[in-house]
Amino acid sequence: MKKYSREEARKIINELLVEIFNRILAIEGQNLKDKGIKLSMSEVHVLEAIELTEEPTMSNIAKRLGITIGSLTTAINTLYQKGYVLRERDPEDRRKVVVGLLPKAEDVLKEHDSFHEEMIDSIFEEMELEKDELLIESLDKLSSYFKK
Amino acid sequence: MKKYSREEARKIINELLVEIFNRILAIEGQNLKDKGIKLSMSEVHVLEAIELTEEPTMSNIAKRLGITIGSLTTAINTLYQKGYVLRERDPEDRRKVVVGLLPKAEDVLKEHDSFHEEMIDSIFEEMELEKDELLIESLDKLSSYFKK
DNA sequence: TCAAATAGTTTGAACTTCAAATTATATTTT
DNA sequence: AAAATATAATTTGAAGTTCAAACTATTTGA
Repeated sequence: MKKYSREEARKIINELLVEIFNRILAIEGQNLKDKGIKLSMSEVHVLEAIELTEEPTMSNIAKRLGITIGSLTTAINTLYQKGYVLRERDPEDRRKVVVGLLPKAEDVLKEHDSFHEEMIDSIFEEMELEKDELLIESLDKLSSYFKK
Repeated sequence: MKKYSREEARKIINELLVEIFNRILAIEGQNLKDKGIKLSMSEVHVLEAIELTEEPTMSNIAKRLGITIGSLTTAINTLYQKGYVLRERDPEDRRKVVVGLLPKAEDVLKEHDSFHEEMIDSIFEEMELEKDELLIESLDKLSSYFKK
């Protein structure tokens, strides 16, 4: 197996961060366009965060996304305008606003998910990653590391 | 070893894409702030691209960054104002503009590089990634895959 | 009760990016 | 060589994302 120096490791991770990550986002964005979905990737990320957040209040969603609540408010405003989400005050605590996904949003997420699924399949096939289990395990660790 | 389903693999990669990379970018941005460097991450990426591009003309740099030449022009305008880069017409082909890094920019890149180095070291140490060679190999393949 | 804490929204500003129009230079065609 | 075309970059106007700070509404705690 090829031996990687720390220097090369740094270079590869740097590449992933500044080039590959942006490229994947661009590909995903193009896919949305092709499918006639008029949403930016940030908007899709907001929808994903709503779906994945246990109690989807403004604060909780913003925290998950790593943006301020104010930023999220403007994002939700446009998603509401476009008919992707609904928002209502929590009757238990009327300071809170609970955000929900409308069917239109579920469709987009399903579409986006299956695109992701295909992308990952094609990565594993074309990369001839025999050790893909180990890759996923490593990525999982990487992911956990940064979540702490 | 834990067995990962394709579903879990997708979830982990998705997490990396939408959460972890943004978090790393935020951490790097914070580091710049802490060091008193008044540049955004996008500006640092432009500097990196200039450094890494063989013939650093506007077109070549923009291509590497995956942005339009117009966008790069505005980015270079402010970097020039701030004293990080110089720009001059190519005497061979006066349509071209060649961009160069000033010492101030080299310093920032050095700073940023060493931060990266430390981050990677700490990842490998704290994650107890015995199989880090394989992780890097896999990331390398991943990176190559998306560069095609 | 009333002060402090919490949850969201609004506003104004900065930054990033793009598309389209424009300028300048180089290359190709006639 | 002149005209047309292609290439390289800049400018302009608009849209999207984000933040910080000021503000409103509601709840909690002393």
